[in-house]
Amino acid sequence: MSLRHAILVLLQDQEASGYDLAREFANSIGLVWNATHQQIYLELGKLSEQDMVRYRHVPQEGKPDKKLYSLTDAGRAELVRWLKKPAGPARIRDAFMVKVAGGALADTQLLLSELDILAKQRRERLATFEALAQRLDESGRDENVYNYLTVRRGILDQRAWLQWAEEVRRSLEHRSADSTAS
Amino acid sequence: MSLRHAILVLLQDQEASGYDLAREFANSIGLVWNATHQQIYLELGKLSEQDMVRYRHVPQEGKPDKKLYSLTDAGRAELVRWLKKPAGPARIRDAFMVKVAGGALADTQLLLSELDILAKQRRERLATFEALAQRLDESGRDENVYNYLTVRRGILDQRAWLQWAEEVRRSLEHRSADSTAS
DNA sequence: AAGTGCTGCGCAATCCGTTGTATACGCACT
DNA sequence: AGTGCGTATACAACGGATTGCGCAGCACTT
Repeated sequence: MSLRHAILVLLQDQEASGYDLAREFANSIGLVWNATHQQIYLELGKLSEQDMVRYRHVPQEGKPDKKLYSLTDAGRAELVRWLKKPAGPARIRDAFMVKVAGGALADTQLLLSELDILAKQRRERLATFEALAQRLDESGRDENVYNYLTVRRGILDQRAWLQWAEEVRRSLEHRSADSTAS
Repeated sequence: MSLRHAILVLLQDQEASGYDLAREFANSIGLVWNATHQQIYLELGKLSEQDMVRYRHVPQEGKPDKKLYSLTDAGRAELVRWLKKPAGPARIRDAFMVKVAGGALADTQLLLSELDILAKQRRERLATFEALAQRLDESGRDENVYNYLTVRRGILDQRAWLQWAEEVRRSLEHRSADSTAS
């Protein structure tokens, strides 16, 4: 259980609404930890019951009102406590990989077109991350080290995936050339 | 929900016991999809109720009896069906990354020592994967393409992580040098 | 005028996953 | 004799996560 802590980390720098957090989870942090809005609102509710966060109600014009959450001292203390204990191993769920592993039974053309779609998403993400990394690099490195490192992880991850995708493409195209030639 | 499918993929080539599967999940596939033995036994139970897999009871000497599971036609059909529909996006839970993102509040020395431990595990895994890739490459490439590609993913992933770890180390050591020098 | 999409919050049901506990035997080590 | 490890399976309880649904208003397009 540490969606809580991911939220606390995000709130550490700036106050944010549930909606803001959901967007961040879909982007930068999302590569490393993901959550849907329902989960986030639920967790924010629990956190504010436990006085780890507080919120102020912000009415808006043309948009629905929002709640801007920020850390309390107790929340910061909890975060510090959590940072001290060793993190568990990383867990992944990559359905596409499972499909490649079971590729012998799959339609190669289908796999290839799915690969294209995923590669496109990854390339877009890579571009976003690279732009972000440059911005962070230009505007003071030392203050943003931690954000910068997080983004770097995203960049290296996308690159590794894209490189792997190239290998997969070559192998699969090779195989499909074999079978269509027969 | 597709632990089911990961299991079906693994049973596609060879029959295996729950225990065997648990080991595979802890190693090769585990990088991409993880599960504990309880989860696996439970899922095998469901799968066999639904006639997706069957098992034969194998008594052993010196060891407990085991159940060797294999795919049924219905199981293979279900797998093919699943392979056709697009996979969802990959999900990750990497607590260490969250800690780095929240690094401003963390003890740098503690983060560094945790980094060491994780890097060591990754290096070991990398060695395992590289050995496995070589074996697959030597013993016929074309039959093992899918296994080979899966392992390649593991290799590229470990390398990307280790490269990132070096960047983190440099940044953190730089920071801790600053603070101890003051 | 209707449809689509974005901002924003939330409940309920169900399913997935983790953790704890249990059993059983053999082997090796202390 | 006791402890720990490896093989092998399984139940129960709890908490985390996904999916489905609902409300509400504004902006922009068709």
